[in-house]
Formats: sequence, structure tokens, C-alpha cells
Amino acid sequence: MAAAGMKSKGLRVSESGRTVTKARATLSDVAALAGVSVGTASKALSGTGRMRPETRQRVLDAVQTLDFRPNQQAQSLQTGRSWTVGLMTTDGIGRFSIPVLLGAEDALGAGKISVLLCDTRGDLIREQHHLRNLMDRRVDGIIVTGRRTDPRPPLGGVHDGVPVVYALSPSTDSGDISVVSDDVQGCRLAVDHLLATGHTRIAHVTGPAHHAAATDRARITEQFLADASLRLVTGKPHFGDWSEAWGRRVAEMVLRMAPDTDAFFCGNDQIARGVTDTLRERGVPVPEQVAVIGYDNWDTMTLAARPPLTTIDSNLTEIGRVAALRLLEAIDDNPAPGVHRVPCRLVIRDSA
Amino acid sequence: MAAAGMKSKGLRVSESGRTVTKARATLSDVAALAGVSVGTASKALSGTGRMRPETRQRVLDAVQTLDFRPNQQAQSLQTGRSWTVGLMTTDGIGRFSIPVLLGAEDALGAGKISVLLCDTRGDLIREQHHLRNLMDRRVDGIIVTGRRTDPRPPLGGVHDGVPVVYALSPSTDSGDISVVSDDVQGCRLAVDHLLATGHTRIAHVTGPAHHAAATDRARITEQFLADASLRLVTGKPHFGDWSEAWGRRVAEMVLRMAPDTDAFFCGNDQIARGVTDTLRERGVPVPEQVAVIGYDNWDTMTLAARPPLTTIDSNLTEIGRVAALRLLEAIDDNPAPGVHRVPCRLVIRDSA
DNA sequence: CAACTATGCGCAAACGTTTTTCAAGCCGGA
DNA sequence: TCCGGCTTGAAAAACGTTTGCGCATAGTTG
Repeated sequence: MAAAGMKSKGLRVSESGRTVTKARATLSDVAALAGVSVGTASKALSGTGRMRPETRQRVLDAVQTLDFRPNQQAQSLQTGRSWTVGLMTTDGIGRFSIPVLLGAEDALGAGKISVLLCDTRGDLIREQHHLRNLMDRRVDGIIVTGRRTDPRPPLGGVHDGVPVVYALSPSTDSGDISVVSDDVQGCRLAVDHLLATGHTRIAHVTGPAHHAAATDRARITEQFLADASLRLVTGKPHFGDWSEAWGRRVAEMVLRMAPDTDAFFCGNDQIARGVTDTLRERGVPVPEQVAVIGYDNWDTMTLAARPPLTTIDSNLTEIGRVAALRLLEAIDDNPAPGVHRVPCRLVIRDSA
Repeated sequence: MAAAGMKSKGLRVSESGRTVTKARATLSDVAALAGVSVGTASKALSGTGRMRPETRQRVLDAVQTLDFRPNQQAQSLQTGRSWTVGLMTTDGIGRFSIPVLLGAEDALGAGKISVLLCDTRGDLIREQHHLRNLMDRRVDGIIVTGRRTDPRPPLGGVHDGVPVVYALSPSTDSGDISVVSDDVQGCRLAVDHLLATGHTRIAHVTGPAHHAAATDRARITEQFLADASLRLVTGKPHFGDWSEAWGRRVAEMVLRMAPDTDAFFCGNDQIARGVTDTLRERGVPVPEQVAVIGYDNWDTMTLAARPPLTTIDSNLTEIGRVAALRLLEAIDDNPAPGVHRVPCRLVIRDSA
């Protein structure tokens, strides 16, 4: 009995008279201790195969006493499943990819699946390199995520039978599986909130016109205003960059163009914060005279702003979770192609 | 010859009359095509073993035409090395762990090693769970990183022969390998810069007293001032939290206590930004009348502040890189135990 | 009591590599 | 001619699982 584990090559440490075998036990150690064959031991663990309950229990006991844990690599080699997915982030790992990543890790971790991290830094060569690496490691699936919401070309190279889900930035191929934020619904939340609180002279200030996140939201916002027989107070959206400085500048500009502006809907929280700074420095009370709504719910901005920002939360963590779930489905040969939109959430604080 | 690959179970797609075998080729496919045995093919690839150059070339050619890539799992099972390291972040994945993570991924990726991501969210149960998982996957090493710089107890549980490196938050066990930021040198950079630019009435405002990052830097700063026969202008450091709001409040306070203050050294960039906000609103010119130095070089803060912040960059990416390198050494049975300090960098902008 | 079915379990092949062992061929020297 | 050494490459044993097949034994039926 004490000689079980003999086969395992681990160092044997003798302490206080008792001989303790360290190093990991293998399934044949377990089988030997339980007095069965390896095959039987395997079946006992997996639940497959018929056997006397008593026999199964002997195996389970042996597993306990030997602290046996199956060798994943051997399992994977045999079954072809690695219980691993690759998470490829294309645009560096940043403020947007993190929550997605976390959500994915969360959803996958529950299912005993681990995440292999790859950062391509926007480099196609690196992307190919990582892709080959993931394939060599026989990952069960891949999640691709990027900072921008603009559509991206699908993963180049071959990923034979390995399913891919695009999170945050959708694939340009509509046959792929993509999970994105529902900009339409997000903008509706913001506009509806402003209208419901009696604002009608609304300005929209946002990021660069070559970002989908900017142009999409601008277009959608104008549409919703039109539905309420309104138009933007300055006649058009203002494109700039995603910075506080732009927020400060554009606020000045808008107030000059339309002094009776009663609300700013901003493309992100940094711009919104800049706007509030300008308003405060000009002595305009927020939200009493002018309301401000941001986008992203980035706490560093929303909480530090004066007053704290009302904003749209795009539920990035949820996007990550959903992407992971869709990937699991696809791995189980049940893919749901197309673009899945995750709804946003209005977070009301003090600025609107 | 066209029948090489017969054994591989991949689906065979027949298109335009030619029969193309998809799905990955195995080493025996290569061997068959090259007319050698599997063993020989393996040696040809690994460079070990002697053989006629011509034979080796035949194998290499076969590899090319079949687009063969070795099965990592089989390799790992055989050799015991998984070419994978676990990266465990204890405090959620955030602003501090990201750069570390990136640096590590960078340094490891160069050596064909991939990173398995684990987020424990500060939960010990989860930490244990992830640890077991990593062990089951036979990772070659583990990097543990956390948000706080406070020392943390070493990883519980068994990680038999698997080396561990602690990044950012060192292990309490000095026999472990830890890589941290050099706070002493960082504070010296800040204090020296202030002294060199003629400031002598310096305040230190920082985060919570129960954070090592706060108390350490406060103590070190006082020491350096003492070395120059100076003391803090308010007599003591001011502990609060890491927020802009605290920076704004404490700036008011300090100016009341010591109106002739000519410099603020802040525990992080958020506090520093808060300080500049208060100064600007009071009409105090920065840096002409009062200089401000931050800590962390968090661009979102430093660049948006008015004026942009001079700050200490703790080189987190470098910490990640160094941690990875130390881990590689340890994996090669050449560990360098103890605490390794990575120097900081003074980033001069407009506030000091 | 014979013939059958069900149950419980061992045996061995497979997964795709690496590595060790060993046989065959070739050469030169005695 | 025979032997020893060197080169080349084949064969086979590992690594630790999973799984299909088949053989006992026990339990049921005619």
C-alpha cells in the first residue's frame, strides 16, 4: 500500500519516519492503489462505463489519498479539446478591452476553460504569428477584441475548425459571430432622458469623424431628435477628438453659437468632463441651466467631474460575457452567426 | 506519394478534380512523405541526431509541402514543458497590472511562451482554484501581480517545482523572487528636481496611510528633505485617498496652513491634478509660484491636467519585463531570489 | 441444468511527439 | 578475408490519458 506511487518518478521525501511521496500521482498510481486497471479508474472518474458502486468508491478514495489530479495535456492530446481559448486583443490592452476580457474570463472560468492572452498591438504580422501559435496549442476557440468599434476584417490565415467570436469591433463578414454594444439603444437612453427632463436645445459633441463610434452616435442622435421634431441646437454634431481639452474648447464654441443651449450629449466621458469644466468656469449651473450626458461610464472621469457625470454605460463586461457564451455555443457546434447587440444602461448622477 | 497524409483523419476536400487534404498533418505524414521513420523526422526537425544532410532536407521539404506544425500538446506531454506561464493578478486587472502584464507578455512572447491569464479578484479561494488549474496545465512558471505595492503572503497551496515571481507587490517571504518599483529612487528624482529648481517649502500629499505606497513615499521624502536640512512645509505628510477630490481639498488646507508653500509633491497623478485645479481656481500660477509633481505618469491625468503634469513614471512595463526575465531564469533552474527594484523615471512637463 | 442476457472490469490501441536502443551498411586497416 | 569503428536511420518505449472490445462471472429464464 505504501508502495503505491512507486512508478511515479517524483522525489520521495522521508520525514519523521514516514515516507511521503511528493510529486504528482498519475492515474496508474490511483488504479494500483484502488486495485483496478487504469481504464477502470478513468471510467470511474469520468462517470462513463458501468461498475459496482463499491469499485467506483475505491477509486475515488484513492484519488483523495493520493491527491490525484489528471494531467491536462494527456487529456487534451487524447480528446482533442484543450479547454483553452485564445483572447486576441488587437489594439493593445486598454481601457476598453479590459472589461471585455474580464467578462470573458469570468464566463469561461466557470466552465473550467482558461484564457490565453495575445496582444497584437495592431500589427498584422503579430496577429498571424499569434494565430498560428493558438492553432498549434489547439485552442478550442478564439475571441478577438479591439478598442475601436469600427468593423474589422476577419482573422486572416487558417483557423480550420476553430470558431472565432469578435467582441466590441465586429467582423466585416456578416457570416462571422460578433458581439457589440447597442449604440442605437444607448443613444436612445440619453436622448429620451434629456427630452423627458424638458431639454430641447441639445448639442452633440463627440470624437473624430473617422471613428464609427463618433459618426454612428451622431447620426443616431440626430435621428431621434428628428423623431421628436427637433434638431441639434447648433445644426450639426461637432467632431473633434476624445479629449477633455476638446470638450472644453467645443463647449465655448457651442455657447457662442447657441447661448440658449440647454443640454450637451457627449460622445465620451472625457469630452463631457471638459464640457462641465468650461460650464463651471463660466458660472453656468449644471444641471440646472445646462445638462450634460457622457458616454462609457468611465469612473475615473464620471466621479471626478464636477458635478459627477450622468452617462451611458456600454456594459463592456457583459459584452465579454456574451462573447464567451456565444463562443461556447460555437464550440459545441451550435454557432449563432451575425451581430449580437448588448444593451446599454443609463447611469444617472448629478450632471443631467 | 499523393497518399501521404492518408493516416491523418482530417476531412479530405475534393475540389476542381484535385484532392486536397485539409486538416493538420502529423509528423508521421511528414515522415511518410520524406520516406523516413517518425523518429528520424523528429530528429531532423529538432536538429539533434546525426543524419545525411540530404535526408534532413527531404524531411524539411516534406514539412514545407504539408505545412506541418508540431502538436504542442504531444510535445509538452513528452517533454514536460508546456511553454506556458500563468499570470495571476490578484486585485482585478486594472491600471497598474495592465502595463506589467504587457511587459511580461512581450518578454515571454519573444521566447515562444504564452500567457495564461487568471484573475483572482482578491479572493483567496479563487486564487487557490486558479493555482490548481495552472498546475494541472503544467505551466512552466507563474507571475503574481497585484495593484497595491504592499507585500503579500506567498502563494498558498503547492506549486511543486514551478517557480513563482511576484511583480509589483512583493512576497513577504524574502526567499521568493519579487520585482518592484524603486520608490526610494523615485522619490529622490522628485525631491532632487524640486530642490534643484529652487523650491524649499515643499508639501507632501498622498493616499491612505494604510497603503505602503503612501507611507513609504512619505517617509522617504521626509528623509531626503532632512538630508538637505529641510522639513515638510506643513510639518507632516497629508494622508487621504488617491482621488482628485482629496487633492483639491488638501491643497486648500495646505495653502491655509502654509501660504508660502512653493511646491506640492503628490502621491499620485490624480491627487496632483486635484491640486492643480485648486491652484488654478485660486489664481496661483503653476509652476511659477507653486510647482506640482505627481506620481505614476498616468497619461489620462497628466495630459488632461492644466498645466500638464510633471510626474514620476514607475516603469510598470519594465517591471513586467524584468519579472518575466527573472521567471525565465528560474525556469532554467537559475533563480535569483530577493527583491529586485526597477528604477523610475522623471517625466518633465509643465507643472514643475 | 443448459442457454441466455446483463453486468463489471481488464486489455490494448490510440493521441502525436521525443528519445533511447540497436541493427545494418560502409569504410579502412590488419 | 575478417574485424572494429563510424555513420545512418529504423524500431520501440515512453509521456498519461480515453475508449472500444471482449471475456469472465453472476443472475435470469426455459
